[in-house]
Amino acid sequence: MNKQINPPENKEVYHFIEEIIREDLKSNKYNKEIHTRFPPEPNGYLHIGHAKAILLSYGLAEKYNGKFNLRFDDTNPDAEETEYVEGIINDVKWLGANWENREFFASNYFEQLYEWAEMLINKGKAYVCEQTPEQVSENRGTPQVPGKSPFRDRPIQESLNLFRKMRAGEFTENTMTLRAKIDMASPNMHMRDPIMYRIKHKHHHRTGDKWCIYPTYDWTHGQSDFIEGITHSLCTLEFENHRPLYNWYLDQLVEQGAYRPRQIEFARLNINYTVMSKRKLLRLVKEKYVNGWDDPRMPTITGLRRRGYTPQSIKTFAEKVGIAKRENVIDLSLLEYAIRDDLNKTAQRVMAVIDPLKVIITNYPKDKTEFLEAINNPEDETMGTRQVPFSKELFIEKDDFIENPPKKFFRLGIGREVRLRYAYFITCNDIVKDENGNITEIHCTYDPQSRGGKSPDGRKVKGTLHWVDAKNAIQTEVRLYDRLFIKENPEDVAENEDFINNLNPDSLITTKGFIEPFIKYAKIQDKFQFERLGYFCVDNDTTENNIIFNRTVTLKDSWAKK
RNA sequence: UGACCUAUGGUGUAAUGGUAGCACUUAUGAUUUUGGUUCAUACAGUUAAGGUUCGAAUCCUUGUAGGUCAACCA
Repeated sequence: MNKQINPPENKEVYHFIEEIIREDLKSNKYNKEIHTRFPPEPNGYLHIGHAKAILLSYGLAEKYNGKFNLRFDDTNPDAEETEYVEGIINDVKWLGANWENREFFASNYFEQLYEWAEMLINKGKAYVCEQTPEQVSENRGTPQVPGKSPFRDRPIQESLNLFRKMRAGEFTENTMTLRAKIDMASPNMHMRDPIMYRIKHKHHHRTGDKWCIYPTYDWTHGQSDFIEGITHSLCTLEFENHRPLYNWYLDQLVEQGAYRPRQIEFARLNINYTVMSKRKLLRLVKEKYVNGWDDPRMPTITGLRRRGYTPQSIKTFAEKVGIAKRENVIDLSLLEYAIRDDLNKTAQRVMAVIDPLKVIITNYPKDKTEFLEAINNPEDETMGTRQVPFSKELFIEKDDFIENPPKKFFRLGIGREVRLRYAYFITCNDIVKDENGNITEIHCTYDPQSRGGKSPDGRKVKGTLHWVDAKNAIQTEVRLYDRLFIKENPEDVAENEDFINNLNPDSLITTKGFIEPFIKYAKIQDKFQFERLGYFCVDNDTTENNIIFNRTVTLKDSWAKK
């Protein structure tokens, strides 16, 4: 009752990573500006979880006048391709992250890493192991049982010779590795003499056939951060157990107290009704459940872009999601909120009918067409107005007419009067049905006094409908999208099923749209609000004779729910 | 039964020993030439049990639950 209201505090709140950065800046820990990076592996396209990571690292660098690098973590030639490098560059740029000229590849550092590896061998901290992958795995032990490594006491010179021969291509794959000599009894499995190099006689998208040994992630990542002068190396929680190894490698190269990068982990993004792992997304693409990485149903950045999402909406979303260390599943509705919030302020309004019902204005002259003024965006006066044609035959939405409507239905029914937006009040007098009883057209009269949608006598109507002039309407293709999965958690499946069983069969419905002529000037990616229906954007597949619209998101509809 | 991490309304995230707040969602109402937007109101929370303290979401102890790790993936 007497609850006291807090005085408004404009105190900015910082998440734990920003807190760390602020302290480091205060203590001048690095003796320079902060430096972050985004390190994608070019083996697939980026998704919105990556967007969160990019916006975090870039946003922090920008806010604190630091630097941000883009670095491709291309240490495994098996699945990495130039196509993905280009896709990733495109997506990061589109999001607005700026890495200036600092576009790097871990493969640039292969020679340096190799030298450091020899150094470790010489220090007795690394050795060549001659076991098959199966043997390495068997001998690793279990979390409770220490492992063993039969070659770890091999003389330094012998390891050095073998390592050089590995590089020279004298051995076949899976016969030999270079391993760090750490602790085969560590409770942290990553510390049980991790692999530093493996043999792969594979062509690399950057280094070609120069190398046949490739460094592993752990041996590459921290060292690359170090080479680039990264201060805060942000990654997701699953790398938490790698941090001791990240630090161990740096210990071998860096003096106590000297500069070194710091790895900090945060929780990855999950959203309900979709999947977010590269492996699963790749499967959706490869097995053609969707039409490629940029299918508008995909949570990829390229898919969201094609769907009509804006960089701003993704930034808003990433901010609202926050940064923390606990596992999370974000409601899809938050993403939808973010895009509606942006498009409401920016999108051109237009009237379009997707499921048409013909309306004949019986008292309107047969050959007349007049033009009515419509507002382009009620949220932004500077966007101006446009002229919309009106004549005797129109289309309205089938949903907007019920023969015998219930009391709370504000739209059209027999004997009811509604407003056609920006046009006239009309009253329905009669309907025409086909032999199956389906309504084929409705007959209305209009009130010429109500031009523009106002009645001079001040009488009110509760409903306002969107409409298009049948004669002047432009016919387009419209693709209606819905959530990709039927279940909140796509992994919620019966035994011997998988997430594929939860795909939503109605995630894409292709239909037609009849749109006012204004739309003929639309270009690919242009975004519109189809009044009362939702936000739509022009799809890439659009050709001169066939405009195609993607529905980005519907408008909130507090009537449909009832 | 090993190591590391996490636990606050339906969801996400704040409160840094001192009034548990914000956003999304949901519901209701007002405004409205979009059943949109905007505005207002409401519902609803500290994993459990002990302990320290004048005072604990916060510190300590012990549970419970969840996540990650035994690829020559990243």
